[in-house]
Amino acid sequence: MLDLQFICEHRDEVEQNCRNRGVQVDVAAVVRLRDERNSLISSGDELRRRQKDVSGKIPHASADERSALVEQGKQLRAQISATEERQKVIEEHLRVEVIRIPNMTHPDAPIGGENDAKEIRTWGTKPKFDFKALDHVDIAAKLDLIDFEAGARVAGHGFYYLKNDAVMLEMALVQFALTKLRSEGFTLYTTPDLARDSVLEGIGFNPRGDETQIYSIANTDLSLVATAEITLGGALKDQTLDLAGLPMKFCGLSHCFRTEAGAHGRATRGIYRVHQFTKVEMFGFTAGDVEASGALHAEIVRIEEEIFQALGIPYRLIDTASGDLGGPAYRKYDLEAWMPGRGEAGEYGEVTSASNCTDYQARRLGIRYRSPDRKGTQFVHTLNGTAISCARAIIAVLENYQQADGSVVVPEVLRPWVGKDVITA
RNA sequence: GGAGAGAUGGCAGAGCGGCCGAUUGCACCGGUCUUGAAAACCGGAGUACCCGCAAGGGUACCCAGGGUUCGAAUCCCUGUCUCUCCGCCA
Repeated sequence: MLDLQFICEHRDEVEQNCRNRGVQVDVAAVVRLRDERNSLISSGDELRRRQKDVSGKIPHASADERSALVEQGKQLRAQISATEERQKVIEEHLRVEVIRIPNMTHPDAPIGGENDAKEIRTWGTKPKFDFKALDHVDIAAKLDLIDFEAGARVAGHGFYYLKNDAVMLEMALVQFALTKLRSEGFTLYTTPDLARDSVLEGIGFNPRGDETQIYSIANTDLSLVATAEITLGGALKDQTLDLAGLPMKFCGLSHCFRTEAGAHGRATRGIYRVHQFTKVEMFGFTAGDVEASGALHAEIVRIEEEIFQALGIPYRLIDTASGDLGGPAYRKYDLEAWMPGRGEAGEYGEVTSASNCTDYQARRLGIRYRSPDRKGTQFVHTLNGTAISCARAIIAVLENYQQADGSVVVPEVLRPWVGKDVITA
């Protein structure tokens, strides 16, 4: 959520930004509603002031003044109720409009849609095979690593069982990521896999509704989380932090659940797009200036790259274009890993994403900080980034490390946890 | 799942329906005293929102949301969370 005052004072920029992001919003309505809200607050305050005055006189009033004052108080109460009711209605309209407005965009981020993303750099050498590269589904079938049929029987299409060395591979990826992040000064967490809808909304997810990506639990205000970003960011909801304690760097291991509504027919093969996966996520809270959050953003991207470099998986780094940023992100970098079995002759596939959400999430979550040189409090900036998203990382490992004989070499950094150098049938 | 107790400012801890945004202690900041410090004494300190160029003024906030009342931290209802006891359980 953007600051209301900011929206009203920077109308043109906000409107332009919405166009760049492909979002339709009625900024004029916001300005109009805010004006009405402010005048309702003013008149409500004045009415309450008068009521305090009247009720304050009653204890000292003589018997015959008393009934007139009580009568006056009654009338004021009625007026106050009416004003408050009106204010509630206006504020709800205002809220609905304001939450639709996306965050502002970093001036250097490319403008446009999916195809306008800017490639910042590539790393690694794509493996050359003297055989026809298989995709992860075929590799896994030969090595008995994934049971899709059981997944479908038990939970439906989009669910899967990892099996045999794939289980060890997933655990190894998790261990590797956690070890790395601990050494980078992140506080390690496992988090709840469920969260209140208010937390989901604060982070920027829409838990219920037609195009929701979220599974919600019937008869509760809980939903399955789509990422630990939700639980890590929500962990400090409504807290006031100390500047001296910032930045805070959290890392969370969780399951992620996504309905993938509307994604049918798009890359449905294998475990690229699934309803449940395991992920190690980074989350950061910094002081409320783009210098501080920008620095942590760069650090998060650096860590993501180092993880894939250590795994020996070629990738490219993408500066996501305005139309693809979603609501909360101010700037977003994606890592796309090379997946030799994807498409005709291999394609890049998104494996991580790192966003600076500035104060957009913090404002709705109420996460503030105090600094000694300023009166009052300010909103923190929040950032999130993927360390390892297991399903997709497994795809990248299997496809890049496949051998002519059908086996898969285990990346060196994972061997201590997988317990072997090569996965064979 | 059942029974009970509780939630007040950074912490501790008071608070008969009106004089309570809230006593007090600790911690904190400024000052006096002192060679310096401690002690003592004096003073200051919350957050959000609204009006105002500003100085300043106003309103709200005693877990949250409703209700009773001219008036609620205080009474009633609901929810959330915490603690204790019983049962069940990985």
